[in-house]
Amino acid sequence: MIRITLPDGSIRNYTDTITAMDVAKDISEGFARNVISAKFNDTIIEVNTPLTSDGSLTLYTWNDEEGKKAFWHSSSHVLAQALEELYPGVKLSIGPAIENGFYYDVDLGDNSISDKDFKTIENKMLEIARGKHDFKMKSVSKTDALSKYKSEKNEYKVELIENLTDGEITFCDHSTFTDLCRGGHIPNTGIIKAVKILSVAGAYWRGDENNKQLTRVYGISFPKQKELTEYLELLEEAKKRDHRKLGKQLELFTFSQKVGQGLPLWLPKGAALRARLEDFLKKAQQKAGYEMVVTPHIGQKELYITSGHYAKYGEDSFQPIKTPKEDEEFLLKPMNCPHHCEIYNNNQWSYKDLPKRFAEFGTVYRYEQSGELHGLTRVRGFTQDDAHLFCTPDQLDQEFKNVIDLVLYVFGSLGFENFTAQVSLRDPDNPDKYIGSTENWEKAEQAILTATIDKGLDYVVEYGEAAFYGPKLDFMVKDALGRKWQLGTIQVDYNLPERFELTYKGSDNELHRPVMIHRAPFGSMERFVAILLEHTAGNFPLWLIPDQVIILSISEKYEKYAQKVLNLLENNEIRALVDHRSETMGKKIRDAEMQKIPYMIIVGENEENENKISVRQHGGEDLGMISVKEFSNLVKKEINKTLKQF
RNA sequence: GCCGAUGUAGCUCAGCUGGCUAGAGCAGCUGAUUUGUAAUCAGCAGGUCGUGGGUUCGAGUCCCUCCAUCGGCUCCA
Repeated sequence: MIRITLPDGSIRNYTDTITAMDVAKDISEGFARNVISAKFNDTIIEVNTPLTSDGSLTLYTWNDEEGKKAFWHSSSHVLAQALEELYPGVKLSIGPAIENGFYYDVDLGDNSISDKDFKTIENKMLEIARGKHDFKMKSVSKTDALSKYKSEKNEYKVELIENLTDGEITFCDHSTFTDLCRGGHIPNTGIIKAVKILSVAGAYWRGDENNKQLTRVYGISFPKQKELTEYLELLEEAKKRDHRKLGKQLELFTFSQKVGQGLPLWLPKGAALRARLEDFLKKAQQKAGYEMVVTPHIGQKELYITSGHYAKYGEDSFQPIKTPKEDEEFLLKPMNCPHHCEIYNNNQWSYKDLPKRFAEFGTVYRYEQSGELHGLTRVRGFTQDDAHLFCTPDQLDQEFKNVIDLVLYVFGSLGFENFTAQVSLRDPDNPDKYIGSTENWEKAEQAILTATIDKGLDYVVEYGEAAFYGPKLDFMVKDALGRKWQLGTIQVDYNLPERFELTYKGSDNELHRPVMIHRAPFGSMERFVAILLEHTAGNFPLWLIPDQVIILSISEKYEKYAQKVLNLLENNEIRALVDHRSETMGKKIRDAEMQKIPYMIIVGENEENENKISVRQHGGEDLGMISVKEFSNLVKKEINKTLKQF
């Protein structure tokens, strides 16, 4: 007899050999029709796999994460079969499910795939799907598996199999297709009703750029055509929020081939917005005990040799600037820390003086690989909202927590709720990548984890994501198309204080090393504005948006009154402008809507007579006729809702 | 940097297999209109078709170089 425990704790007993599907049918026929995958004792299995022992069983449908995974993983097998049929001789490597869909990395030899071929691949996949072929797992000996792929000259599968243990190797078959596979499939290909190939891209075998570059085919599939249509609409919608598009539309920033790639040019509206962000942070920082400093855009090469950055990044950076004087070399500053260390070194400090907190909106230059540049999120010249905190080891914990508070305040004031905290630690397999003593690393990592946990942040730990000089806590946000970006960062550093020989006099009258915290709540002004654009779709918080109000006069006759209203608003520190054009009201409203201006004020005969204004909100809501005074109060109230004191 | 794709007016795009002075909408300018909650009408102007080379009687269209952009990979102090 077999005892199957279900997630709700109920237990079912079976005497015959059964499968997950049998259990599903036992629960309900209707439910069973939707079950596509299952987990038995922590292993993902196929629903037709016989259950031979007691255990706990979870059944998955398309609506479960695991169900989608099985669906997409199975779809990647179908993709592989389609590619084998369309491109004879293609060598398969790996084909996993991803967050949205799946991909398969293949070696096409001399062939290549372009988006013109997508339709053909999709059709071939659908043709295979319609065959309703069952996915069947089978066990294969290591020798047989190796000889199969060796005869096909598929070095990728051979490499994969060589790292597997004999006896644990399985293949999955469907139709005429077979593939090395750990398992986790839907019952048959027929469930796949809609398929879309999304893109092709190069991807290095095993993610190593020294290896051969394979072709990665991305796709997504659904059990219903309607769901595919909806997904594609979602992608379209996301594209509309793309910060590159909105930045152009709203005249915030631009790029110029002549100036150079990855070097953003901030237009007047963007620059003003950025200045408001800076002022906002400066105010909060002042309350938190920071002091502003200013440092130059270049520094002697020696400075970065001391900091260790030259050895690490020198080759891949903007190359040194020469001067008429021989042997004199400067580097564009790639970070502000060394300069701030030298500011620290300007004084001798007592433990009573610490922590010292030096802040600067410091513009830095990094030679990012050309293929990596992306709008404002990845650029070659950008401004960090940087600060370095120098404290005693005892103060580290509290300082770190204070910084977290500041970051959370910044996010709160800008309406960011969807971020994740990422604790980035050393890669335990690669200790050589990092500098500094193991003891200090352990202390720093512990300090970050404690602070993160104490602050109750939702966090993930990522090994191998630390900076080379210390662990960090990053705040991660997704862009409109689901790509992840790092916003704020807080990093602990025991290394630079050592290299720059930073000291303070302790209560014991001995010299000690301070600990350093690097932090940037925005990350960079560029990236922050980009993410904020996508997050808000250009509808920035009222306190931040370039133009808060536009005054639309019904005709030229009310120009004067419009001007008077403008002056009144300006006296109330409201950013407004007048649409003077000889256009219809409909046109003026449409244009203001497109510019995403939060409030439209309409002035005509009625308003002038009553000395009032008619207010329309972005989106269409009519707030009726009110006085300028009432309106200013309304604006102030709205601003105070999001913009709180630190 | 690597793989693949793209580059036509300020913006969004059309221009089929190479063949008259390269088109449209929006924006701009001029004029008419003086307007009440998402596009008033008419006219005008605007492009060395990303760059440099090549093939051809003839290139926006085909080939090569470079540059930039886009989707990924690698990278991200």
